[in-house]
Amino acid sequence: MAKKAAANTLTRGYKKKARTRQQLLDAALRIYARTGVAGLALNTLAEEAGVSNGTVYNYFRTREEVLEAVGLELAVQLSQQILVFSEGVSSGAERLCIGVRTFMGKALDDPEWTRALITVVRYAEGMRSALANYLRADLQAGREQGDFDYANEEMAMAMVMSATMGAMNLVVEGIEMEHADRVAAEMILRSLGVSASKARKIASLPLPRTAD
Amino acid sequence: MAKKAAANTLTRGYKKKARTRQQLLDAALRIYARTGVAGLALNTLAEEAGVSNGTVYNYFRTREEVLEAVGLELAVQLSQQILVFSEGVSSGAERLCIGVRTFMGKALDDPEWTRALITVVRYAEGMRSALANYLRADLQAGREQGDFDYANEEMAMAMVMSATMGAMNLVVEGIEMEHADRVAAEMILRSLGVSASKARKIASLPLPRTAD
Amino acid sequence: MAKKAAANTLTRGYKKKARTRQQLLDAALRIYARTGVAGLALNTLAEEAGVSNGTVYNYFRTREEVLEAVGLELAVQLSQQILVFSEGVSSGAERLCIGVRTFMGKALDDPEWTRALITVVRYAEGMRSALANYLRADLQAGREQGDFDYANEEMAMAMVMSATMGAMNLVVEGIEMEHADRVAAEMILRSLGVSASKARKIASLPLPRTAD
Amino acid sequence: MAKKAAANTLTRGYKKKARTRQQLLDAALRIYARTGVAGLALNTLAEEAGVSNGTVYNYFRTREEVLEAVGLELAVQLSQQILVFSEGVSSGAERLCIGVRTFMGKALDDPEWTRALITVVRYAEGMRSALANYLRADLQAGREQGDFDYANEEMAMAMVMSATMGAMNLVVEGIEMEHADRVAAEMILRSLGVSASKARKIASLPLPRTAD
DNA sequence: AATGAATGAGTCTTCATTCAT
DNA sequence: CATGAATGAAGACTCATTCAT
Repeated sequence: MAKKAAANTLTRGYKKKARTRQQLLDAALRIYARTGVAGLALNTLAEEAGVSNGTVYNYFRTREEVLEAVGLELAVQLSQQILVFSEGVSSGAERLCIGVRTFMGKALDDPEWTRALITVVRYAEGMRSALANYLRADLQAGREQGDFDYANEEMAMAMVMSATMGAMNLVVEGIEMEHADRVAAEMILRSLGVSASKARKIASLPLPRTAD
Repeated sequence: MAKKAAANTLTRGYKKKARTRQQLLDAALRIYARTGVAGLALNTLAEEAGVSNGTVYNYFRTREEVLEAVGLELAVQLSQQILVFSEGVSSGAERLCIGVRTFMGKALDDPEWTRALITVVRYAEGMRSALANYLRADLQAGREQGDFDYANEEMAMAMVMSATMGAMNLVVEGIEMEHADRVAAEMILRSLGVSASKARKIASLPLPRTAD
Repeated sequence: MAKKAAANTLTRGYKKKARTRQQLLDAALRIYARTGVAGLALNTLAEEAGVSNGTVYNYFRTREEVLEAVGLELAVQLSQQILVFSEGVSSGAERLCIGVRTFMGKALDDPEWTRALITVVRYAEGMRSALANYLRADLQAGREQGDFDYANEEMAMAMVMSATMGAMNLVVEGIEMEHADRVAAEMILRSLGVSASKARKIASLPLPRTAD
Repeated sequence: MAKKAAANTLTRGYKKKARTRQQLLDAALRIYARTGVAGLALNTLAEEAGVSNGTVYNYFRTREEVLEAVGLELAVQLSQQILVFSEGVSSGAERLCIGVRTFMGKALDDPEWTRALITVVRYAEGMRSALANYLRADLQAGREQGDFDYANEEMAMAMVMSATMGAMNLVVEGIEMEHADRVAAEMILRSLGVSASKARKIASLPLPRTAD
């Protein structure tokens, strides 16, 4: 909402700059998804984004900066997703479950984006920490609420993140499965010490709908 | 000259050839660990292996073949590890637990090898299936023995593998933790439906010793 | 708004224009001194001058024009220096000596300017002739006054100019030396045929003071 | 002499490598002379040398290294020239005079080489010191032999070198002059404190002939 | 088999210049 | 006039691959 009103008052030059940057990031995501990190050649990127090759360097100083920026972009998109979906839920276990299932849903909806995410998470350290903040809060809440019982928080975070990525990878590789999102979420909840029956119950809750 | 001393030089020649090939693979593993797949340039590989760049092409036709061979090499090394350690154990849950903990031990002992493994597993599809065979057997055994309770075998395999890699990565990145191997194994067992108390018990069993 | 306050802004506009041009030239001199001719990139120049890159093209049509203008700017600054310092002295030998010593003093005072000068003198032919005019007059005067005795005027000019630049370069490179200006001037006078004793005497005269 | 005999015993591979390197340096010198430092583009260099552009990088890691190597090459050529010509002469003043006149002769004979030299001397610091060693020895000898009388050795070196380059530059710019070499040498000797008559005498000595 | 010089297509990066706002 | 985004030609550099020795 706020965005639309604001945009009109900004200069067109500003909009153009922002738009080009976004075009570049979008193009980079598409290429990432198709070809992996190695395939992201900057002249290809320029072509895909519909600008000349020199223009890339008005936004990023080196190829490294492009890779970083793509990671950050994905992190931002993720944050928004997560915030939207688990807003208003106070149970840590449920929030985490919603997060996992949302990601799984994304893997079904948008395999391209997902491949890019998986690639970038591996590649860009900074990306991981962006995710980690949300996760850590949910883990701690779940523990205080008596749902989680894990020996070490770092390990718990590593397990949740890698297991989720592994499950998403399964989906984008085309494995057919009923309710893959619930299956994955249930296993992750159990690994955190939630009892089998409670894990199933939480994993089966309907996902909150959003206006989007 | 060399051609005449048949029997003897054949052996030596053969041994030399095998040695050079091994040097190349070892060098490739080291480079993988340091720089990831993208960093494996063949002239760098030749230098690291102490041979000239042309020599690489006596053993591999293209860069792709090198990457495949490295994957295969790791798979073979892995198979040997796993077979050695879980030989004589019949419980699927215990075998899987031993496998996970053995990998975790390897991550502590040999971070270079581990980084190479993590990289390759992501990159080389063939590699994954080599691991998968051992894993699938243990999962099925555990299920038949009433220890495991998972909704989908593919998902279970994906979770175990990715979670193990995630935990190994944590170790390689230098996180200090008591009994990281047990912590990880316990969580994985729980995710497969093993009860909390039983998971702890299995994860705490002493690892079988080997002659090595 | 700005368009309405005509008379006043015209003046201001004019002054502003002149000021921007001067900013550009000053910035160019600084960059010259730091990086040599090759380092003078126009976007760098714009940044150093605190204007946008497009603005440069309101003052100079091409990069070449910038280089020329810098040369001219230095020539003008030089002319002023020389005129001020040797005004009122009629002996050619003394005038030349004052010129050399003044340049040497400048090398001590303002190494940045000096480096720019040395670079430009080499690069820009036109620059050399600006210096040459003053020099030629002094040489001819000195010869007519019986102080100089050189076989060829072109050669004498080349020697005086290159030797002076060489001596300035020495100073700029940080060699510590007492009375470097006198030492250099004395050698140059001798090379023009002034006797050793007379050369020393002339080189030791106090420099005329200026109001500046 | 020794060279020819030796070359035959060397492997052809070795010869080829040395030859390619020399081709590159020769080509670089030609381009330098024609276009100055800025014109030395590495693909142009490759073309001029008759090799592919990648080959340049088998010999030099960066463009900087090419420039350095060209400077060094010139220094080596110079050293040989100087040694050949002033061999067997013990007077410092005469040796220095021979050096200056030899350079001047070179400027007449080979303007291309000379332009390259002048450019490189300015550009490559390392180059200067190579020249400086020969020069310093002659200056000290001349002083001990009672011919030179200079206040500061660094200044004397700077003056001799820059004056010689200035005079060479005059020649390559096409100024017509009788005995330019003697005129320049005479002025330089005078600047070092040699009396006018003696300077003329030394500068007029016939240059020692060489077999070359 | 081993060598290593040569290749050349492919990429990254810079920078003078244009132009719509 | 000032701005600064966009352009694209030019040049630096990498690297898988070939081949004569």
